[in-house]
Amino acid sequence: PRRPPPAHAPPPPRPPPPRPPPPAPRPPPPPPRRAAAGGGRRRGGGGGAEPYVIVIPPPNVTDILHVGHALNNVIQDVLIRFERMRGRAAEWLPGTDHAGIATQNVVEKRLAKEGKTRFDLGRERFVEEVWCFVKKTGNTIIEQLKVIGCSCDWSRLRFTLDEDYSRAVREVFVRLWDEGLIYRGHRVIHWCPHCLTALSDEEAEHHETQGNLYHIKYPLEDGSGFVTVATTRPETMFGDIGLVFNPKDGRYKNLKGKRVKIPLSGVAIPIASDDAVEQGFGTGLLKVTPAHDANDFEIANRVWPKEEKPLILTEDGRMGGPSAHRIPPDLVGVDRFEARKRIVKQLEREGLLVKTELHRHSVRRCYRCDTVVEPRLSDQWFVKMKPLAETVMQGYAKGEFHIVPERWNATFEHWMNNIRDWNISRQLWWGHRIPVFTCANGHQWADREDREQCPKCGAAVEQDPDVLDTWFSSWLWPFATFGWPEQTPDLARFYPGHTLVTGPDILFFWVARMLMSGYHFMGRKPFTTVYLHGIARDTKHRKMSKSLGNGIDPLVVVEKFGADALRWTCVANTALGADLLLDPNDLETTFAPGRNFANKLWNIAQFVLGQLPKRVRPLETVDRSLLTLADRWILARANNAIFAATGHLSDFRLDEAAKRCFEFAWNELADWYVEAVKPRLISGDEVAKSTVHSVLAYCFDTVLRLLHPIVPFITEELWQKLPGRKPNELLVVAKWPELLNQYVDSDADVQFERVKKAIELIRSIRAEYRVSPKTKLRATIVARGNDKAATFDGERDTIVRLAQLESLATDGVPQGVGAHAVFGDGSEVVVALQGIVDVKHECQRLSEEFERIDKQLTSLAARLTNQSFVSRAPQDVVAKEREKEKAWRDQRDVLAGKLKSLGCS
RNA sequence: GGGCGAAUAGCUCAGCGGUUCAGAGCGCCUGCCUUACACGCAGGAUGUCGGGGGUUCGAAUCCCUCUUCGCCCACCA
Repeated sequence: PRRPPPAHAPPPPRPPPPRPPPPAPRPPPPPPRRAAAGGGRRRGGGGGAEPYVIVIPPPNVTDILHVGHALNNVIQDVLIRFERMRGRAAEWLPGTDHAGIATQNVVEKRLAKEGKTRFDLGRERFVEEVWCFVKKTGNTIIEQLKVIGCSCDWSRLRFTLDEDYSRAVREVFVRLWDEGLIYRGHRVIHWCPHCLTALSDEEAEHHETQGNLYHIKYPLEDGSGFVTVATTRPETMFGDIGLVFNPKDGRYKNLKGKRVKIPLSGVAIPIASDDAVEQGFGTGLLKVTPAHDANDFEIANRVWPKEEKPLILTEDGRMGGPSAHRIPPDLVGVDRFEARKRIVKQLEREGLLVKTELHRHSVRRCYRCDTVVEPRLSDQWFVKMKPLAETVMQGYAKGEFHIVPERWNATFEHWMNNIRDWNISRQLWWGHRIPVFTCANGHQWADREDREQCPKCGAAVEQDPDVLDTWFSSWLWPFATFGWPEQTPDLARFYPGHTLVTGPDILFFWVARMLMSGYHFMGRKPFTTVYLHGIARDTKHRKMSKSLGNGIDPLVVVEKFGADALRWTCVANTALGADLLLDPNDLETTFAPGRNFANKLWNIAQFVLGQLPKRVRPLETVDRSLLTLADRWILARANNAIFAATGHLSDFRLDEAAKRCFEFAWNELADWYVEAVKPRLISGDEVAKSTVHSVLAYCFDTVLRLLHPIVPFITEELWQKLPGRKPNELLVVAKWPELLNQYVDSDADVQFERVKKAIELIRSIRAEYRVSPKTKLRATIVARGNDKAATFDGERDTIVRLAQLESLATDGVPQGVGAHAVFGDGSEVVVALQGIVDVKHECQRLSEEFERIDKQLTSLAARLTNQSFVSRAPQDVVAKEREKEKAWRDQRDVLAGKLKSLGCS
């Protein structure tokens, strides 16, 4: 009958499943405060461990956890836990970003539900409202990070609008101002008509769009005909100040100096030439709208530098604005896209529309609200980026920091080497107010303090109404969080940091800029390694997002599968820098592997804990002569796992580390060692038992340590139950396993593999002949070479048990009819199957096997007789192939002998 | 227009010069409630490693090219 589930199982639904491991929605393993602070409070010198610092990419305060966060933070947590266990003072600094536009939008949306706008409240009350909102909900994501086990240093939680952080932001602004790196620019910037603010180049994302290219007739003023202009944006024509063609374009030479009338409005504008015009595009004639196109702005400055640049769109994207008088009255106030339709219709009616071509081009959209961005002439504050970027690139050239995976280098370099000035002013209310003051007499300066009077003339003062780009505060994250500009002990100890873990989507927004601010203000790099992981996508490779509705809620996953399962999938399913593809419609397939693995660990623990006495003799005190082959084998595998996991984690190959540990725990420890050792455990041999206890305890302890960074909940819980734990002893701060060379044992590896092979061959035969598992069989192993016989001899009990045998002979000649299988080394297993085995069938089986090996042997032999292989391939490869050939030959010969003795044709 | 990445078992993906390297998980087929585990155990099946050329003693792995997807950058009006 089915065994009852362990005592603390939840009431089992039908059909009764085994008890799953605790999904661990409990508080995370204790914070590493002691580890971090142990050294953190002391300054430099001999005291304290060497720090290992990661600063979190601060999520937006309004964010709720999604898979992208989970992926990002799990990776950081794995690294921080690994280094903490290795003895470093691991400092993982958490925090949140005030996220100017995003947060303001959220609060405005809430206001909108009450039918209010921020203007109804006024600036002060609106900002209060946002603070109120942030204080109420701002820690949601932080609490969620705890649920998935993030072991941040919560005592140092920061927010980009904290008072001292704000001081740092202001200090940076003033310094840049004083250095002449901040200036007021009058130019065409990206304007979001929905968010009502300017955006940086990075915030206006390109989107390939199917649009139209409208060919429009502009009548010549002298009545002598028309010229045709192609445009994608007819609604901007009222802002045109002229037409230009390429000076090399013969078609339009005679137009120079003539004037045309803008259709529908009749405003007359000149025609001129400029090199920027591409002859092959459209009609070769370009309408110049300097206030609503960055390119046109440049052209206008060259061709008609004194001409006014009319704005004909309002801030919220309707026809109008300061030069509304140039627009036909019936269009004023109409939304820009609606206006486009009406204008086209009108042109058509008047016979001024020559044709409409389909045209693919890219349109920029606001990265926060997806609204099509409007190029708009305005005055904004800019940072001169070139000097900052150059310093970074000098450090980069010297290898002071690097990016993994390397393939991002090119992207990074290209951006840095073609850096453009950064528009940092935002027409928002939520954020760091720009500390620029202007007095009635026109004095203007940046100030660390708020002023009401001009220090020069005493006149009344006004502060710039705008706020700073949110990234203008987050680019200071690696040092402002540690107290800069004060020279705090924290800053001395934790700057520069080590690993920066983030997605490539904010390489420019954040990573590159942190490098710039780090080099500029701290005089050195902010971190050594930039680890760019992939992006969470669905199975159609679409980025997971709320709007697409293809997201996965990590908390649902935690609820259903456990936090460890979520973490497992994030780690084990992502090769270095590869995207994480998840199927939102099939959580079971996506997350079950992690849950199953956790469950396996749980069950291994049930067995191990059930066996171990209260006191287990430490492995290092066990006389090595007591170790059996199986013991030596599993100890070798354990140390191989230590070696591999350590190496892979150091190389950021978290997936490889996870896989090796999985293999060790499941395929080696559970499938083979635990099974192999059961006979000894139920025997009365106390010495044998105690030896097994020591080995088991060591191996299980080791695998829990190795897996702890990845699956901290289950490992912590199980580890604390192991015998010999002191009260309050925690795995989270336990030591990372050390490689023990005395247990590295390749001979044990080879020999135990042979034992495994014997068992597998017998099991195969059993399945092949459909012998019930309950039927005990008799088998004989005919070993080639005495030492090999000894191998099988020594593990007789293991083989008998695992192959369900009645008896195993390791010498002599098998009697009677049997089924045969041959080892790679030419040894042979014979399973007595009197009355069951069918000679014909056996012949077929063996000859198939013979064919297979013979084929391989032929190709191997061909290679070995190939002179150029033997002479050009490395000697060790050749030697290995020779050895292999010999073994296969033996195997083939034995098979041939078998076939003959059975009388097969 | 420039750059990058991906294409391997039905699905999601590892492997990225040495041939028991054709793998894992899930799925599938056959047996099993074997005294830790049916979220399990044992035994299986499955792939001209996107197409075509080349380099090499040897290529899923390097080079070229084509096709299909995806991403990033760009002043295509």
